[in-house]
Amino acid sequence: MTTIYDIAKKTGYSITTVSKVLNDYPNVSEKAKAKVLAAVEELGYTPNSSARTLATNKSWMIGVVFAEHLGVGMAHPFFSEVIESFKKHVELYNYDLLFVSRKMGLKEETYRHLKHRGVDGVVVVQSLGDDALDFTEFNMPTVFIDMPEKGAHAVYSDNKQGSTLAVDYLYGLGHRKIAHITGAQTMYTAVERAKGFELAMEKHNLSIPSKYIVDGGYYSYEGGREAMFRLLSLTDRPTAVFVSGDEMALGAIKVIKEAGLRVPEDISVIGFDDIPLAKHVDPPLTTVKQDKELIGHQSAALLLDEINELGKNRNGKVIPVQLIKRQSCMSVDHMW
Amino acid sequence: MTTIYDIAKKTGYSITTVSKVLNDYPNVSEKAKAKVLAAVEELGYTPNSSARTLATNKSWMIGVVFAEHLGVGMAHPFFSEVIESFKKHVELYNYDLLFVSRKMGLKEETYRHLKHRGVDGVVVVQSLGDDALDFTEFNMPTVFIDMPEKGAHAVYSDNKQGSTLAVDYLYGLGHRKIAHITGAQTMYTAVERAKGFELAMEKHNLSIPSKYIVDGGYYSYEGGREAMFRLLSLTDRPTAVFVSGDEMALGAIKVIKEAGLRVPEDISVIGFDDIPLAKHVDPPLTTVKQDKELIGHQSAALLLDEINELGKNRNGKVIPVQLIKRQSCMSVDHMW
DNA sequence: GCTCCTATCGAAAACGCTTTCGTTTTAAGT
DNA sequence: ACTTAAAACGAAAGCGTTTTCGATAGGAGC
Repeated sequence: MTTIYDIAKKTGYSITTVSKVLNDYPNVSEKAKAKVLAAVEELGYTPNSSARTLATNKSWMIGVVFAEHLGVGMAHPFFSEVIESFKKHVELYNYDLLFVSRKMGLKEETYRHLKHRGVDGVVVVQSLGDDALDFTEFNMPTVFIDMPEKGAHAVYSDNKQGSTLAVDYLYGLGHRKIAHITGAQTMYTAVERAKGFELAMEKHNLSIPSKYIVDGGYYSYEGGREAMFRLLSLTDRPTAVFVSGDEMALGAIKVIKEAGLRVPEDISVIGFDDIPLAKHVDPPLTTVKQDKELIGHQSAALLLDEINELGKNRNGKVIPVQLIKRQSCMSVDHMW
Repeated sequence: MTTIYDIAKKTGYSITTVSKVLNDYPNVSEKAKAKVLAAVEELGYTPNSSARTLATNKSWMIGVVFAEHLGVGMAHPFFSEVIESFKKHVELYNYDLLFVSRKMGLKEETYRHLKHRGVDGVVVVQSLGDDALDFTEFNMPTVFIDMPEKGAHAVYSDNKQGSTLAVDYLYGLGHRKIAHITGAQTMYTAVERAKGFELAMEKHNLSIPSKYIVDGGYYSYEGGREAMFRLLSLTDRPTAVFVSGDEMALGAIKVIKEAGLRVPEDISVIGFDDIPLAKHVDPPLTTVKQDKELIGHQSAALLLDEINELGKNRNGKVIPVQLIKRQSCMSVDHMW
């Protein structure tokens, strides 16, 4: 490996001077600059980031703590898009992303590991509330995605508002018997969406039979299937169902079709997330779109500010959602 | 930050001894071990990985070079699954993954950056052949995914065989007029699949009208749409089309439906990849499945071996593919 | 020619750890 | 009690940088 010493020897300057030209210090002559740069090029020198980090206490790495419950890891349809957006943004400022292995349930381990690596900041993407790292003793710039955390930066969608959008839309279409397939109530997003659903229903003076609210688990396709199955077995079936996640919605639609019914002619379905496949399925899924791009961007901006100690007050930043009307919902007037 | 010196001071031992217990050296007394470990716990000491890397010349990081052409980055439906599998495997050996920002087209930059970071190995996941890093002067353990590279480890699917499987199946169903929507011929996988298609057709003594082979670009949904559009405009339409990628296949199916035709009743479609949504679309997509799990696992194993200098002969490792029969294909006898 | 700046440079310490190799301590053997 | 081997320990060098602060050189001003 070629080091700063090799450059020094070759140019006749000291390592101090070499280091200075490499770091754009002002007081170094043009002549020295030229000679050093030439030598760097000729020897194919590359600075050693470990040494630099050791000396400066700055690693230019951002740790990514990734924990989801579908078990698909970074292939997660929603999180992966958010992280990609996050990555694109921090890259502009020369940060690399370090995916640390998170042994689920061992928060202490993860915490130490991040310290060990000396990352400049951390972004944690995870759904479960109770499983969260204990942030308070985690003295490091951090931003949470998809979940608020007291005293910490966090970026997440306006989940309640999303539910309102969905219910209002369904109501406008003439639906009165609206069911809700929720996510597991251990997840912040799932609770919020459920709350929003109830609030919106209340607003329209619609009652919610207890059987109309069914837990679909961790946003999985299978969970959606099972939940919808139960809904279909009801004597007084809903005419529309608002599902807390797109994957679950797809599972639900599948079950409806298998039962010989049609979407939206027999039952309207509306999802949440707007994952990439949503527009490709049949029928194209009407859903509440989360702005993954913005979420990633905002969380990156917040984290960068915090790293550079421009951190303002730390709290949650909620991102607006949007109703994407496709073809899985239908006015009751046209149903058969 | 608490260092090894703090532990030394607290326990009365030298930093050498502390370091030794931390690294499980044999010749250190039980007593010393106990005292040091206790102090570590009490002071909440975490070793500094930069210092360690500097001293040992081993970073325990694996660089990930990720370049795809859908523009979705790590949200790529196929690559993300492969990388996830790769990650799961290397994690077992305590490696973390470093995603370096790859400025497309600046291979030299990427190369330097990886050196700079001192990663122990590199996994490059990218489709384009001509854009590949110049591996020869890249003196570092490396494994390529989805594309062979002379003199380097590489793991990829048996693309030709996949095409054979598809064509044989279609042939068995009675189809004779089979078209192929290819991927851009700058990509290794696309070329192989196209070759395989021609070979298989030849085997069955089937001629391929030149209009039956149409380029769908970089495996995108839109590309599939356009390609299928051209196919539909033909006077002598194919009864089946083998599409080089699932996303493209979905686009193709969409166009077929829009034209008032049905899949598979009017046209059979078969894809390649078996992305997660393949089973959820309507009709469920018959496709050639790539074993993402195995690809990730194998490439991890190869890279780890290379890092530990157990590297055998470096060359491509081809992973078998499998035909997943779902419902987008139909026997000609039942077509209308 | 002398003083005093300013511009340029370099010696050396520091960052936190590993590892070699010599020294000391302990235990075993007689 | 003495020798010897083995076990336990530590001094110091080294890994490749950055950064402080003092030294030197050259020129301007008189």
